[in-house]
Formats: sequence, C-alpha cells, structure tokens
Amino acid sequence: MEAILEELEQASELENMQGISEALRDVFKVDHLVYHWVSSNGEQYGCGTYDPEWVQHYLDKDYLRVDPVVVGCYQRFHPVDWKRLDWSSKAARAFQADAIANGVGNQGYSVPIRGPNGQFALFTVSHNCDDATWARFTESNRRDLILIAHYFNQKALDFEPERAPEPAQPLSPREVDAMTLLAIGYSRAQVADTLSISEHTLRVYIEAARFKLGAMNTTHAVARALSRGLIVV
Amino acid sequence: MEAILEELEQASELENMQGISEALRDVFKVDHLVYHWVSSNGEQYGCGTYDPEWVQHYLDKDYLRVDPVVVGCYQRFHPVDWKRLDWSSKAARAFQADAIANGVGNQGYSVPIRGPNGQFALFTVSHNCDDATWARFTESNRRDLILIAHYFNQKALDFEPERAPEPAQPLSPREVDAMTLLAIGYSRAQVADTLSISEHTLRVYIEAARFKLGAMNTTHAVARALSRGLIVV
DNA sequence: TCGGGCCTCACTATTTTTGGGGAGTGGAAT
DNA sequence: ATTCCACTCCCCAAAAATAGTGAGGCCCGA
Repeated sequence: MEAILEELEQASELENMQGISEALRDVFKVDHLVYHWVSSNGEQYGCGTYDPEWVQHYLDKDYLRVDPVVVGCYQRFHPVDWKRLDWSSKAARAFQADAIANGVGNQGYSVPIRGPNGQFALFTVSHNCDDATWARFTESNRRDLILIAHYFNQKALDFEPERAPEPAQPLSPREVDAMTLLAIGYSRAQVADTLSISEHTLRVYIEAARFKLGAMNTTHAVARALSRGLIVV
Repeated sequence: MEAILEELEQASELENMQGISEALRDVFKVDHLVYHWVSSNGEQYGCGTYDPEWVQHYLDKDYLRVDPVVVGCYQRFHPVDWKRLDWSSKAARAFQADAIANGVGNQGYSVPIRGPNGQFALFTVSHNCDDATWARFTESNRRDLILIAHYFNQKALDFEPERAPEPAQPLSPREVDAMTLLAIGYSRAQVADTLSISEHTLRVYIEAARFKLGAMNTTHAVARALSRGLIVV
C-alpha cells in the first residue's frame, strides 16, 4: 500500500496512471477502480479498470446526466456509498441495470473531489459482494481512498493544466458583485441601484466579466462564474 | 495520531473542533494549526490556535483579499509551502510583517479544500523554525495533513445547516434541456433550434422552470438550477 | 376515466438587455 | 514616470426576453 501511494505521488507521466489504477485494484482486491474527471465544459477524462466498451457506452448514452453517482456526489463533500444514493428514478434504475450488465459491481464507494475553477472529479471503487463485506471494506479503507482520490486528481491537474478551460482570469471585486447580484435574480436596474452606480457603469462590468469568462451572454457568464466557484449564491 | 484522527472523524459538535485543533497542534509539535472557511460571499469561520486578537485584526483589515496564502491557494489544488507563494507585492509584504509580529510562524504549509457550491477552505500549520526543519516536517506529515484538512472540512459542512433550504422541485426533461443549453451560453433562438422546437414552446419551458425554481428571471433560474445541481454544465 | 403533468404551438405588446462607440479619474506596478 | 488596470459615466439602435392569454394531444397514475 505504502509503495503504491509513493508511486502514485511520484508518477510523472499520464500513461502510468492506468497501470497504477490496475495495481491499486489488485491491492484492494476489488473489481474496479476508476478516476473520472467531469470538467465543467463537458469534456470528460477517466482512467481506471472499467471495460472500455462500457466507458464508450456511458459516453454515448450521455449517462453523465443520469448516473446517480455523479448527480449525487455533485452536491456532496463526503465520500459516499452507492447504496446511500437515490436510485429511485426510472432513468436511474435503467442505468443501474445497464451498468451491472456491463461488469460494474453491485457495490460502490465514490469520493468527490474538487479543484480550482469548479473542476470536479470522482474517484470510485466498485465490487461485487454482499453488503456486510462491502461495509467492512469501506470502513477499513476510507482514509486511503481519500488520499488516493486526492493524488489522482493532483496528477490529473498536473498533466492536463490546459484542460482547465481558460486559465480563470480573476474577476475584479466589482465584477464579482455584479455577477453575484445577477445570480440571485436582480435585474440590471436593481443591481446598479444596489451597487450605487449607474446602469451604464454596471454594463461595463458585466461586459468585462463576460469577456474574462469567455461567455457569450450574461446568463452564460453567471453560469460560468458559478461553476468555476468565482461567486457563491 | 490515530486516536486524534478517530476523534476528529467522530466529532459531533462544533465546540470540540477547537479542542481538537489544540490537541493536533501538540501532536505535531507546531506553533499553530488552523482551519479557515472562506466562503467567497464574505462569510468566514475558523477554528484553530491563532491568537484571537490576530484573527480579529485579520478580519478588520480585510486581509482575506491580500493574504498570499488565500489568494495563492485559491487557484491551486496542491497543498503548498508558504515559501512557494508570491510575497512580492507591497500589500503582501506588509501583511507578512504584521502576521509575524502577531505570532504567526515564519514557516507555513496550507492545504486548500473545496466543497460543493464553490465552498472554499484552508487548513494550515505554521511554525517558527529554519527551512530544513520545516521541509522535513512537511515531507513526513503531508498525508496526515491532507486527511485532517479533509475531516475538518467535513465537519464544517456537517455543522453548516443552511444548505438547500428549498426542496428542489424536479425539472422536467425538457426543462433540464432548456436550462442546460442556456447555461452553456445559447440564446433562446439557438436553444429552440437545438431542441427542434419553436421558440414559443421553449418559452413555456423556461417559464415553468423559472416558476419551479422560484426565480425572477432566466439568469436567476439557471443560477439556481446550477447551484442545486439540477443541471451539470 | 379523469385530472394532471408534460409537450407542442400561436399572438401581441412592452420592457430589458445587448453591442458598438468614447472619455476621464485614481492607484499600483515596472 | 509611464503604463496598465479598475472604476466611473454617457449615447443610440437593434436584439432578446418577458407578460398575458390561449389551445390541442399524450401518457400516467389515482
């Protein structure tokens, strides 16, 4: 375990990650171990031990928007056992059946991870076993899993710095104010009034923010500011 | 160490955190150990071993926007040694002098942590010693520090009850489509075109979504859908 | 079977937002 | 000391979004 952690910390090439995933899977004696980057611009990257066919199928079906693991972890900080997620919707059940049919285990444990600019990723281990066995496994390995998740994400960020969409030009304080107030529903007039500036001036901020965020309109700018964590509502 | 980690994981009251900070400080034999929540809407919460006067001074001076540790970690995922940050600006140097005068060590190591909805926090250890000693310390404790940072943030989020006040009314598939496309910058015309429906129909979806989300305009609706995790961009 | 949510389309009129200019201050960094 | 950036203000015309009301078909669960 120690050795693998060390290797993971020191990994200096992306290609190693796949191998490390497999090594870790064997160390933990689980069926699958996956790191999955869910970048805010829709791009995805992953490495792990899932069947490539399943991965492609996942992408084709746009399961990202259905997968209860993703939607559930998106609002969560704690690592979570799949059993505690909401599988009640019809789409979720269909997804679950499809996943199990494709070799994904009936048990799973996922660690959400977040980086700068709203980057979001998941680290998951999955296995086929009964609840008690799985509970023992997660109980005794949760700390290592958190650390591994951390290191995987660290590597992903190291190797793909350009993957972070435009390198997040920081918004000026006024621009942050403007975006924040727009995000809580104020109209331009209200925002200008709240900030005690003319609506014309406000417009300059909104345009500047739009430009910095590479957004095509105000709504887009607010959405980006939000998903990059530049503003909080 | 193990025992403290256990206690940290199990802590069920906010008051314990202060005590755990002090215990951890003694375990690590460092001058200070601080967890600092910096939700970017200005709210702050912290617990740790800094002199309360310094904390108050920090807040009064609005050092949050100056502190190189905060601004430096904000765009970073890796834990970082303070020496590697940018202390060159005039404001940063003034801050540094002020900090050291107030008992903050000349060495420091900070772990950035992020939660859902752009939540951001820092976990920091600080000490007074020479570079070599500090390098040895950080080298041998970095994993524990990451874990502790994680658990501190976990507790901070647990104790923060004001999350998702409104029960998220589910959006219909079409409404999700509309919100998603709007969030990635499409205009109404483009969205309607993409979904192959008339713009009139689209409007009905947007209004329905606005209503369900209790939003006052489209931008607001998209912002809410995003921060409630109803859509992923 | 019946109500209810969902999907689809239409009209008119009004209000808001946007895109393109230009211009002056002050502070901070090189 | 000059340059860069943040902040503030202004005009105008075109494009987009909003408010109100309306209607028909579909599928699901009570």
